Amino acid sequence: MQYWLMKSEPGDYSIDDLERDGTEHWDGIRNYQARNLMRDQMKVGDRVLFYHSNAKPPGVVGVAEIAGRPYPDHTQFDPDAKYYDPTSDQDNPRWIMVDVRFVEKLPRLVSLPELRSYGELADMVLLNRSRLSVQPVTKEQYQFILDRAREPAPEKG
DNA sequence: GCCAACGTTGGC
DNA sequence: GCCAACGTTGGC
Repeated sequence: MQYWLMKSEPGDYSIDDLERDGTEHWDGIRNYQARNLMRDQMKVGDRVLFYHSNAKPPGVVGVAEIAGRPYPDHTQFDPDAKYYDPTSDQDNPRWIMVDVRFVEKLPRLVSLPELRSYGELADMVLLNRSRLSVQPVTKEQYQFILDRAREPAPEKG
């Protein structure tokens, strides 16, 4: 089992949306590195930290799991879609997506500044200037963040 | 809304 | 293959 962090802007799709929907396809990935991770490394059942980006504050808000193997992202062929890719070939689609299933909403948000405050997380891809919207996390990082979420928020300062 | 960091494109 | 220009991400 591997562990991931996936970003979503809550204005576009939030953890509450996923809780309501149960399972949703994760479309719109248009980055080769993220695509390759989904295509080559994601396995059904892998756990995902659901991260709210462009939020106030940004941070990890929930857990999801990978619900199926990757398949073509239909939005790449939709001229009206935000992530339309006119250069993608119908017979050899460039972009894929996976289905993601809601697991839980964390007892509290673990914010980006809080994540940065933990030396244990210093190597997280998220904290090292990566803009990858799908990124691997280690089992230790995953568990550490869940453990923090089950404790009271640390004192500020 | 600004803009730094990063990724992609395309001319050469 | 280099790299400048451009586009996007995402924190602030």
